[in-house]
Amino acid sequence: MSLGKDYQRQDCSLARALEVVGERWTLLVLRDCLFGVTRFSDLRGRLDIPRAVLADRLSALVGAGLLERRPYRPGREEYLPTEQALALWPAIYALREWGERYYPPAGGRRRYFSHLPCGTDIDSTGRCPACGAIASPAELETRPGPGADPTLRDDEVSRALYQPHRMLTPLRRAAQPPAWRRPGGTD
Amino acid sequence: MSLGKDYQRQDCSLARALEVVGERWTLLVLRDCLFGVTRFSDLRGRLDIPRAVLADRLSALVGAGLLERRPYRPGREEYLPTEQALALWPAIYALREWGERYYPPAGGRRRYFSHLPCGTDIDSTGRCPACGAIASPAELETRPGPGADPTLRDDEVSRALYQPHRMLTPLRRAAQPPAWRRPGGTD
DNA sequence: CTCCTCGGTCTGGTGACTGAACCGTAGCAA
DNA sequence: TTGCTACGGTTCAGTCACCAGACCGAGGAG
Repeated sequence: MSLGKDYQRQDCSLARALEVVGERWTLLVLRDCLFGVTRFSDLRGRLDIPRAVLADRLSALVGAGLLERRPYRPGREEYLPTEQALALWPAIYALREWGERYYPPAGGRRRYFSHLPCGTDIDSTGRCPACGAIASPAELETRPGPGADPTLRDDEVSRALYQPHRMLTPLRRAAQPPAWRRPGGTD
Repeated sequence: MSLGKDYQRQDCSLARALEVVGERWTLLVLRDCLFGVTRFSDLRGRLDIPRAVLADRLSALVGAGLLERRPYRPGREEYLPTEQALALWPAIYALREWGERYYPPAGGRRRYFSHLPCGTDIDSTGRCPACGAIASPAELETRPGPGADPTLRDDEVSRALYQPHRMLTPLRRAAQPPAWRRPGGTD
């Protein structure tokens, strides 16, 4: 987290986990990576996070084995979640659900997640009511709910996420032409 | 978390949750409260947390409705988890399991949780294999596993938690006689 | 060549965390 | 009554993480 990021002498796996993902911004970065955000500038666009902090978090996550860094073009890097990051999904989802329950937006749920093989929305425990399995992010499609507020963010990636989107699929194609070339719309 | 604890302009329940429980130490404090630790000094004994920070976290959690503060003796306060704090158990457990999986201690699991009505250990998703229900902390007993390291902590509460213990039941009786009066042993 | 995007690094300022000292209340013993 | 202890904090100086903004080098595009 901050200032002495570790929790020494804690005989506890929770403390160990928080040493890796407990710092400010880290879970939000990972959430976006699971959504399919891969680039430094896109993460910057969606999270109002200082550049230096984002660079620090990304390199820490690469070092911890949660993200893999690779160039998508010479000199341009992207960050892809590893299996260890995917395994964090139940924890991220559980925290989400808790926030959704105790701090609900006015209009209803902010976001839904549906299990693609079954076409059913997963329940508050992350389970698919149709097949009974705990859904992996690879099998999930996310879409905004009535409580989402599209006026909050106007970056390209956030606009794309106000449409249904399969998780883990990059929101940008590699080697995408610059923005002024694309006719408009999202991705 | 720290320095600008909020995540403004984040249209996301995860960010909202992290504004409440994302700061350093907060989840560890709540974990201990769910274990049955209720007192300022006992939390201090188990977490090497500065007094000022613990006082700040506790009052923030009371203000957020996760803990209830009440005197157990004139001038002495204790903190009890509310239903909103109990609802955080799935998220805490999921993070624990992730830490246990990717940063396993040498000897095996650090801790087990068994579903008291069934007498069965819950699985990595927090579900009781016998009855199929997501276990609530009120129905769980925790006991140390082979990976636990009793030499790390020597405070009274930690020693008590190296024995099987039903969650949410206070590890201290109210109005307990001072230590020199008790014959010995843990609580 | 110039201009632009991208993915950073650097810097000064702010504020959260740290460790240690201090403090008021209450209970107990003599 | 005095003295001692446990408890639940508060205060304070120092340190370090975070913040905002400036800067920078590599690689295309025109």
